[in-house]
Amino acid sequence: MFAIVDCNSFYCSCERLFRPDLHNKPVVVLSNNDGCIVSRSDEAKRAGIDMGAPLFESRQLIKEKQVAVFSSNYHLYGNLSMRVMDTLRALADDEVHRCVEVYSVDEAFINVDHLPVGHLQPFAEKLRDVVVGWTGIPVSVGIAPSKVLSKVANRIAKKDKQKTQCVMVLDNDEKVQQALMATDVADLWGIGRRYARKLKDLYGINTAWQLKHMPIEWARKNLGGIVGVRMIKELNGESCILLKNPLEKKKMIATTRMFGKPVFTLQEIKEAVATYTARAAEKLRRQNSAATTLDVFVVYNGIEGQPYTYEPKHLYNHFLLLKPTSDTAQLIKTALPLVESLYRKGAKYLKAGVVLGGLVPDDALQGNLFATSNVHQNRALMQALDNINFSMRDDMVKFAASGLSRNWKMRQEMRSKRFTTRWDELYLIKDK
DNA sequence: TCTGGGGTCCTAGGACCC
DNA sequence: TCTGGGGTCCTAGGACCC
Repeated sequence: MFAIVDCNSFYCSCERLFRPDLHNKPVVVLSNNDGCIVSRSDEAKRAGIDMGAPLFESRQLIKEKQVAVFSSNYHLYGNLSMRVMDTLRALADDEVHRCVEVYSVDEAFINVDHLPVGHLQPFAEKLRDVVVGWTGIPVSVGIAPSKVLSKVANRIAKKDKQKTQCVMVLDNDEKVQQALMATDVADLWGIGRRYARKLKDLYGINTAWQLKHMPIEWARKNLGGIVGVRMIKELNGESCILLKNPLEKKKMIATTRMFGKPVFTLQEIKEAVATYTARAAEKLRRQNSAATTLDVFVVYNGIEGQPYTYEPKHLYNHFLLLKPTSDTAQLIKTALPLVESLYRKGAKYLKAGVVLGGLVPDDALQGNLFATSNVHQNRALMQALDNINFSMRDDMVKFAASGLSRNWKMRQEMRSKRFTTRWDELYLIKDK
């Protein structure tokens, strides 16, 4: 059996933690650059605000319903997420079993095979109560025989909080049937917009219950091969998507951003790409990896002076490194010429990004006969750099290629304070 | 005027090997 | 002039996730 613990409206809950006046009020949190709405409190959902809607389209509604709006504050969410996950590990892990898989910033799967069926409901309730007690973040818990079914359970727990008290355990066939009959295929974990359309329009399959009864071979042919096969099995209570090892490293690392406002000059794009490269290299070193490929891309939309349509175009450049590296200087030196060859004068640039791939452990770096090496020297330098930036503040020390003016920096006009990670932004209860 | 960021997995097809 | 069979590895692209 699997449990999934999912924080309720996670980003909004984080903001409310330091703004008790906003309890029971509509709250939304925006994506980077204050572009879209990515988290909504229940009150905001009821007010009719859509997930993923661009801010400018919702302005009217936000004003009418007096919705509190926040820019995203990843320092805060990251730190609170860590507290939630630590709490779950304290409750679920023991010396022998590592049962918790952190699935995303606000979700974790827990393997509960060792619990007798009768203990599942009380265990779920305990998770719910202790997490909110220790961290202030409310969560919903779903438990079922497979990951897909546990997500179904969780969704129901969340949707009808009154009735479920945020806990739903599917521990017999009857409960599973009820849950699946009440679930639209489009709401299944693993069925996205494309497959949902296909299932409904082409095959007349509308509920999870209908999908569960489709033959395996049909799913192999029509639902993404092995992916579809697993979906059917999981719906039938046969677990195929196992708990992941928490020590696994990432296979690619990307840093990409929209610019705060459109950018036209090569110089500015190069500064942005140098900055993103430095950030990506930092993430790379944090997991002790080195990269063998580096991709740079830019997105532009139209030419200056021409009529506006939103048809962004992507340009990519790929580079195979002679020797895997995690050295910021070397990665920037590689990235900048790639930017130059992508640049078209007069185009209006919206976004750029850097993707590091072919990641290998950096303690087992393969030597290259033709590349000269001063790896040790650079590694010490990078470590010093990371230490300074970690203990002081981000970007305390940076590469000159990253620029100083930073016209392209993203907008975050409504960000709350980083209450839990910065001394100078601590929550103030009383002045003097 | 304004539309996020960072990942994963799978498959098909080409290059290359003996 | 004739030119196989069975593999592996890599990449691009598609689909999905939060």
